[in-house]
Amino acid sequence: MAVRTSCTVADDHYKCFEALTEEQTALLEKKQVTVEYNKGEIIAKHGSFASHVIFVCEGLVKVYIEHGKEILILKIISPGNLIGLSSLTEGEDTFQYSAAAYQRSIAKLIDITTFKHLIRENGLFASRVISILGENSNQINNRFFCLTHRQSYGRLANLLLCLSERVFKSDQFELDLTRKELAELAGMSTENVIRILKKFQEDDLIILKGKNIELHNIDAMQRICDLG
Amino acid sequence: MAVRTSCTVADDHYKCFEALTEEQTALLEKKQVTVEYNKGEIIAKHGSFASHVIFVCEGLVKVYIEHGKEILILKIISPGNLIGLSSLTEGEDTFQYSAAAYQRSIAKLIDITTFKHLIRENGLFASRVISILGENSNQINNRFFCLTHRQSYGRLANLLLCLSERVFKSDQFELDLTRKELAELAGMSTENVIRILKKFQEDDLIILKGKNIELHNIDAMQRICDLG
DNA sequence: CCATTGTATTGATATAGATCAATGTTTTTA
DNA sequence: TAAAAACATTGATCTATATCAATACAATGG
Repeated sequence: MAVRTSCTVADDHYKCFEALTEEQTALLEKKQVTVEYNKGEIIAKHGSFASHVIFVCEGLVKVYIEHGKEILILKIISPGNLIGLSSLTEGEDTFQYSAAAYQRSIAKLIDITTFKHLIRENGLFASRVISILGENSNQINNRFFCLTHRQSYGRLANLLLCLSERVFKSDQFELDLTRKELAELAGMSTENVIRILKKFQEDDLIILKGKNIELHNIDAMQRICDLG
Repeated sequence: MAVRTSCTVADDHYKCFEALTEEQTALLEKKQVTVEYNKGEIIAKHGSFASHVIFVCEGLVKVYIEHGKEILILKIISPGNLIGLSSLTEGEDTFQYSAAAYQRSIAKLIDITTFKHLIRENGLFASRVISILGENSNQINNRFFCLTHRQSYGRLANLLLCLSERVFKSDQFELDLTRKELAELAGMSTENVIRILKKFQEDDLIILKGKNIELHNIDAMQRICDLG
């Protein structure tokens, strides 16, 4: 089986809300606020009180855990997805990870008590939420495997494929992430990212023009991702 | 914040069943079978059809993902815990990981259709299941962090603490895992495990007597786990 | 628009930990 | 109980990748 690209989840979390009745939808809308975040701003802080779950409407967000100065990015969240579902766990009233905006983003903060209430009340909604949690854990497991069992070339190939297929949905994209951010995502040093990107370009796998990256040979990239 | 030991989850998944009515409990009991597994036997196979979720009654089980010859152990499952909840996801009818018995184990295989049905029908049960999924993902995230951000001494210290605190619940335990299995769990080579255990013994952190391991200085071990 | 700060690049060096190889020890099995 | 297989241990070597250092470039703000 091919190692699937693993930096993000499918962007269909919003579908869980389709399970709600009109009345429940109205209730939920009363119990949420919409907030705009600038580039770099913290949306949720690991360890702080989790009074809400977060629905990303616009922008791009990273979800990560931090212990002191060390951070591990768990995933990138695109519009249409939820953050903070693991705080639905009984007795777990704090965020188990942080979230920060890569770029200007808009999110809805949904009251967690109401959210929990709807889970109890609406079985279909509950099972949709369970679906999302299952998907999330599959994504994390894939990423876990990739970061622990692939060497740097494979990890960076995986990341580029994931950004292309799942985040930007194009072979060519304007990458407004710094080399340092790419390094964090691929779990390696900034210098290593630069050297590998250079090698990819020399081997005609990608075309780099400033912040613009074009994947020029997806099959070869996929092979590096699977084997390297 | 201290890095928590991360090789397993709390063994209280069984509590979700307390949310069921008598009638629902009776239904569930009709829709499950009890199976005994010998040491080394496969309980669930990554990619195979997931017709059931697994409740571990006795023994010790490893849950892992495999891609070809490479494997990554996600967690150890003690009695009282569920395996395979991520197959509750809609459209995901195969196991997303494998499970195998470390030692003779007994498990109940619960029909997944019935399980899904109960989620729809019983909101409290659904929210308990959501709690478990949230707990699982927190455990995986901790383990993910440990394996990617700690060096070998820290990873092995973390594993020993986890086995002691969470699995065997004693400072001293008969470890019927081979060095190779310890190595898989700590994400390193067998030789490295041996060398580090030897070093721990020289430094009076542990006492090794054959398969018996005694943690002799938990505080120091915790420090290695947090920093190394 | 110059100064400061953050980002990118390149090369040199250091090292944790894998891999390889050889040998001893325990467990299984025939 | 002897032979075979699996496991444990030790030492020597190799390598991927981090880290350090130095310079160039870009962006930002007073």
